[in-house]
Amino acid sequence: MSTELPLKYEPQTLEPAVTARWLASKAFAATPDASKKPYVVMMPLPNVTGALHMGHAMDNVMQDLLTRWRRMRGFDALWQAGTDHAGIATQAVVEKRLKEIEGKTRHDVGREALVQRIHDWAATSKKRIVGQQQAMGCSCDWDRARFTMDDVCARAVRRTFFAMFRDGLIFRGNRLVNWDCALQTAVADDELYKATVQGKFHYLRYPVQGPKAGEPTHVLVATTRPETMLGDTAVAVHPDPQGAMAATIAEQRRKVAEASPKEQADAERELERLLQREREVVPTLAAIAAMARAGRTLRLPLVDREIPLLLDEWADPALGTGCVKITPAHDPNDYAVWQRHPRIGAINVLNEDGTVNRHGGRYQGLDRFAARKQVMADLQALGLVEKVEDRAMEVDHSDRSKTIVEPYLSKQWFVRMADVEGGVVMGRGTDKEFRAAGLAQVALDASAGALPKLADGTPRAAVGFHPDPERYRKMYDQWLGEKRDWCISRQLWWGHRIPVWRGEMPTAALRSLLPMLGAQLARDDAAAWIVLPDGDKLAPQAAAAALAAPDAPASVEVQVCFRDAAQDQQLSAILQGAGFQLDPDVLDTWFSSALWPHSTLGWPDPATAQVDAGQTPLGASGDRPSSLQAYYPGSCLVTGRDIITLWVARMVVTGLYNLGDVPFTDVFLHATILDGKGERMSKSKGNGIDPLDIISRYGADALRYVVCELQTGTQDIRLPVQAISPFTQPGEPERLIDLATAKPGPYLGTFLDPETKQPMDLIGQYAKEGITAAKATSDRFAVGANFGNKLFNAARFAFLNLTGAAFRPLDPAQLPLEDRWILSRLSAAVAAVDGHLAAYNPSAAIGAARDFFWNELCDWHLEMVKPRCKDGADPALRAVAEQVLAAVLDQTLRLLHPFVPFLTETLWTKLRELAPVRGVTAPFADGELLVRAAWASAPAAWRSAAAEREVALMQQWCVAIRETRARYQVAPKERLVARFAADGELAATLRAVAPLLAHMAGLAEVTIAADAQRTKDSATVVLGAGKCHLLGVVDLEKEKAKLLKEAEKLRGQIGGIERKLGNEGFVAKAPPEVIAKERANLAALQAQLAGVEQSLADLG
RNA sequence: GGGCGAUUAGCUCAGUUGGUUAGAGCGCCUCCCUUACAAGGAGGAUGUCGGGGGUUCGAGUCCCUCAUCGCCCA
Repeated sequence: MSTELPLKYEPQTLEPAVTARWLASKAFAATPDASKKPYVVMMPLPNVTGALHMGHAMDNVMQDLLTRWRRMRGFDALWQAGTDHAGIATQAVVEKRLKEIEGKTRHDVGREALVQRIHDWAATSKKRIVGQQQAMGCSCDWDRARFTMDDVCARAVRRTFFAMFRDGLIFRGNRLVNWDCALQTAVADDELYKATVQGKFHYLRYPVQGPKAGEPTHVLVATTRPETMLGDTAVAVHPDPQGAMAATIAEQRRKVAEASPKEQADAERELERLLQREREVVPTLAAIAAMARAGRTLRLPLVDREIPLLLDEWADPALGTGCVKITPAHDPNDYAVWQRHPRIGAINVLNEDGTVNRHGGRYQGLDRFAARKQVMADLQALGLVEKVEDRAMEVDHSDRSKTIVEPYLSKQWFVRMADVEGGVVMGRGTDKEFRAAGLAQVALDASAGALPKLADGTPRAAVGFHPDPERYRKMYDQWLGEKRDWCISRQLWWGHRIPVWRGEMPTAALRSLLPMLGAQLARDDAAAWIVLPDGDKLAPQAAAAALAAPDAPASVEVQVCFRDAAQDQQLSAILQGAGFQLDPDVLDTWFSSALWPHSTLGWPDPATAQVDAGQTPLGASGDRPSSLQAYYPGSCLVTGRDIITLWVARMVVTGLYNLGDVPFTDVFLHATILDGKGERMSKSKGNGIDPLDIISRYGADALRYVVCELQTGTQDIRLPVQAISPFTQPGEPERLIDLATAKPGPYLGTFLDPETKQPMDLIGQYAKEGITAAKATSDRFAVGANFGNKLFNAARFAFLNLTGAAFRPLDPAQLPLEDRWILSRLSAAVAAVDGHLAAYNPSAAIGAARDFFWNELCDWHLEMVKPRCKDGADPALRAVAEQVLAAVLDQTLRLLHPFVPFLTETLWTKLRELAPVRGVTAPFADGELLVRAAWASAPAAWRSAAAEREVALMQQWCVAIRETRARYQVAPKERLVARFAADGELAATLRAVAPLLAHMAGLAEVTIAADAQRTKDSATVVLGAGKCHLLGVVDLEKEKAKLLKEAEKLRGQIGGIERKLGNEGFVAKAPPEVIAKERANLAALQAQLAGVEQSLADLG
């Protein structure tokens, strides 16, 4: 069938057709093949919460670029696609809609129904995301797409949890979390935002228990949240108030001395304040410190509890009252104080919904804000309020519910990241098994290349970061180095439920049960722990003896976990009968994401992995290995640097833990996309761009081209964003409004159209408020569309000339100069692109490809070859021109394919029709689809230094002549007579290139002679040791002025080099080759200057 | 507060181990619709490399310092 190429480049019609062909032929499928090297990229799974934005576009294009490149280079390439259930984010979205549309809460519909609704939402969302990715040209193996909640992933989550639980790496403990009282769940730090709130600073007096003569009767503390005093367990004072104050004052004196004039006044005021404090407050603090040292206590008002005075450096004598009330259950700093002084204990005074609990005495049941008022009123009545000040405060809010979060001490599940006595077995049961100090440490070892060797002595793979290895490794190491426990529980309904049955049992009852349970718990598909009230854990085997001790607690908690989900079903009745309950919490989303590189491949057992209908089975078949064998460990992880800690490190941990090997060897960290103001793009700010909007306007190839060009290796990328004004009248030209300078509108995400002053909505959420929606775009992508247009037209030109292209073996050395040259440049370009891609520099790679295609192939080769393709040209020369043209176009399409796959695939089809066999010395390997064709390979033997030198010289003369033509405004069509004055090698080269030069520079007649003379009316071009007189173009004055300017410039350059060579230090110390280079430069410039001066003299 | 990074043409960015008088794309100016491409071609102008100090024969590049901005952690 013959494909008709349209006359114009229209990505909008061309791209969907290509997508359809790729999908229909399953061109992206990976097939385990022991004879091919695998290349595996695991997609950073997008959330099913919403749609993809430019950040995802960057991430996806980078992955596709690497995947397509490797696939064409003969690797068995797997790009694993999928989506993440994104626990809290997705549940919050669905709950919000439930409230808006039906006016119901999650409690109204119940756990099961809510989860079903979220599943429905996720299904819609997944479809949209896959649609976006396919429109961008993502070459993922769609038949392997996974979802973190599907059966395959769920089994991996279950197995991992079970193994870690059995190994004692997962435990339940007390921890201060950010508590969202509205959603009633803990939220992670990255789900918080700060907002300024008008609050009050309350100064409270706590009575001293039995004050002695001369001692203060009260200790003054200050707080913004007075209701937390109900949970105070101590008051802290600095152990050395005088010393600490003196140090602060000395520091402030130094600041005053060094302050810039504008800071001076503030610095002095602060010093004054400190000095006053030193006189007025510090003596009292010293007295209190002495009391603390003596073990004195305070009486906590309202709840009437005796609490100790503590010595702790957290209490800064320069701040507040100098004494700090300590509420470990509701403040992170106080929590840290508790860790240093465990005897004070912690008292949680809030319920999950933010009301005061039973520890709050008569305040029980009051909301935290109502309790605040009541506590203050009661303290006021007791005369214990010193004063109240207004104060603006930065307070953490939950991004999901937009309410103030409370620091909250609660029981949470953790993975122990720190080292474990006796170590941790990694890759248990595999042939890569080894023992590591702990989970964080093993990931540190992976980045340091310090993992133990495999049993056969080969080194285990390490994890390296690109393109800036040291910088990102530092980030990774720093975070892991803290070895902080990983909180994995979330109080949500959407997610993998924590598979632990918990029950509180009287110790006596448990002891009688132990012999019977023991047999059950020895099974390898069940694990249990007995948890004492202080949090210590006992293995069931060890429990009998410990619980028989006289000081054994009256009751303990028993935790049981089964290896397989089916066991929960089977045993649920028995367990519930015995007083056990399945923990209601779900796992942190990152727990399932951390398993992504192996859960997707069917771990722990690909043969029995329950893939969806129509999906690729994961088990081994015939002599094909299983997907897990073939694709683990993988190759490269492509992501932004913001999730090195959240995700990358955790994948390394679980990969090593479950399989004894790292999940990938390379981590490619690409830039973050910012808007024109340098702010991170986000949908909610209205500065985000939907990749589909760019695709519909400029095409996916244009999107990809520009995204590749933007990825240079530096930190961040600014991409100025414009709104398309929705207020233009029909017939009026489109108006783009720069959002970096546009005034903000009435709501976040709205802007004012500067022309009409009307607000427009960039996030599509203010239809109800009557604000017109507007689309965002960026004209930066026009560059990509222009490239597509150029490629389309260059190919069209070639196609018009491929009238009867046939293949016959050619000897590259015997080809015409322009053919030898373009093959040589092609060879260089392929090497350059390969080098840049290997170095993770897509910008340089696409730059090299572009420079070859545009500046060499289009600007020079196609132009040079035109005479050979004209009617009446020598048929033999024409045939060679066509064959070389077809060969070069073939290789160029291969070279450009990973960057702009749609257009190259389209042109490939047409090229194969017109020139079924393409090659130079031998036919190239062919393939129906370019996506699966072999990568560009221009042999190094095609390199020709001579051809490059000759054409470079021709180009220099051509540009110089064109410049002169432009200066004298010679009409483009006018063909000039040129007399070259040159001899020796230069003359020989000029003779060789004369026909090309004449064609390219618009010369009618070229003569070359050592003694060529100028005519009065000729302009003279001087280049190196040669001269070119262009006859009949000049008036003398202009020519003189030009030559004088040129001589001036040359003298400047010569002077610079002479000074350098005259510098004794330079001649003595610089390397000889540098000096030689300078001398050669000097000689060349001097020769040129002589030529210019000669010409000036000739003019008279 | 601690750490990491950035600052180069009007804009967005390159600039390898220090070595001609610093580059690209876009934008700007001049000329050209030359049958592949005006989404194009030919030519041109544009920089105190954030400021200040230092090391060196030589600094955009190395060191110190200040300023501004960004990111991560507390």
